[in-house]
Amino acid sequence: MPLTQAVVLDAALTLLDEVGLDELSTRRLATSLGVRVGALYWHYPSKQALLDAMADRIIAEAATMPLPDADWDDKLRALAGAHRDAMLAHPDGARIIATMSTPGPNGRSFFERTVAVLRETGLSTDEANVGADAITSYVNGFTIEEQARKIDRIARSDRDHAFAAGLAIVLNGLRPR
Amino acid sequence: MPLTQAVVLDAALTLLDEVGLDELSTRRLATSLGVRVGALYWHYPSKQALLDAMADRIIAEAATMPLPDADWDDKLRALAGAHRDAMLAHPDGARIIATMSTPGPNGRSFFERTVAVLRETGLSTDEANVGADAITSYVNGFTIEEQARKIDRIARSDRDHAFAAGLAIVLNGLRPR
DNA sequence: CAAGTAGCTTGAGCACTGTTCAATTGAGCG
DNA sequence: CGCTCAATTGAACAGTGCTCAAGCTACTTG
Repeated sequence: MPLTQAVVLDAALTLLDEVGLDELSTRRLATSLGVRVGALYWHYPSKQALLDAMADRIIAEAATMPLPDADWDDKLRALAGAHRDAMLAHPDGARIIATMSTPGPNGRSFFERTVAVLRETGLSTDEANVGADAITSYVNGFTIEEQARKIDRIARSDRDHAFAAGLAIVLNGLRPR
Repeated sequence: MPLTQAVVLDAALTLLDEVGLDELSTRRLATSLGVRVGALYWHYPSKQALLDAMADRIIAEAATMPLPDADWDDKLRALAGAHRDAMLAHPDGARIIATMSTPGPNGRSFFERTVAVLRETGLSTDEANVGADAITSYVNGFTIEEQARKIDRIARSDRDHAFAAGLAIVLNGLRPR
């Protein structure tokens, strides 16, 4: 199997799942591919570029997930839940997203989906952007905190409940009147 | 000046302001103190322990700031604004807080202040905790994103406006009825 | 077919990183 | 004076991200 950007990216995510972000070194990644570290730099200009690609791949799940045919708030709940799930699906997933240098295409298209749902409720473009920003900030903030400090100390179902309760507040604040 | 935890902490924050988190190495910090690296490890068991102390010191500003004598939502606006300002006051301040391993006393007491304000509006302890969590998550999420990607590309006043608009949504969701 | 070229990989090395620990220093005390 | 002991040093360990001349294929061109 020849080395390509995609192959390196897959191996990086697999290694992330196995050892976590702190142990994800270029040398270790190269070894897992049966290659020397220099070869990686032919495909990615820096480790950060690879981490950016990983971040965009992590949100890809949420960016392509089908929307339920339901009310606007159920759609937003589904989007926010998928956003959180995508980050929780990998160790340090939230940290990778928080420290990426630039959002990729999947990140942008996920955001646009959120904006689109908010526009359906009658919000202007500006208002919908502010709303999507509020939801996204909440989900990121909650999940970063959760993954950094609560995982393995609080049961998943309790964390789900706390997430839903906070999200309900944000959605309530967006309810058209 | 003898080396103490407090002296090391002050020097670390000064160095952070000068060079940013990526350039804040134990050796560089030791040099700035006129000391060898080993000496730091007498006062802090690890670099992460020092970063945790820095994080708690960064939120100290927000934890001790006087509350305005105003409505509950103005108080929350003041708290959230101080929270954000404290993180923005240092390069990578938000990242340091996002990656700290355990919240310190200032972080906890700041959170408790937010809970206390929400209780004034008639919320139960549980409800107030959820509300404080929602606000905190929003502020952290917004500021991490802002500091990682928007600083120097978007004017401060525009970012302030976006922050206030998102916060208004969250506060609106908390409005008693 | 031979020669050249372009794409990719290696090997070696640079300048760092966080952390450890035996040995040393120096101030305060009996 | 001798002793103790907190504080610091010096040196090392095992790593890190990244660079780049040199080499290896595999494919195109004369």
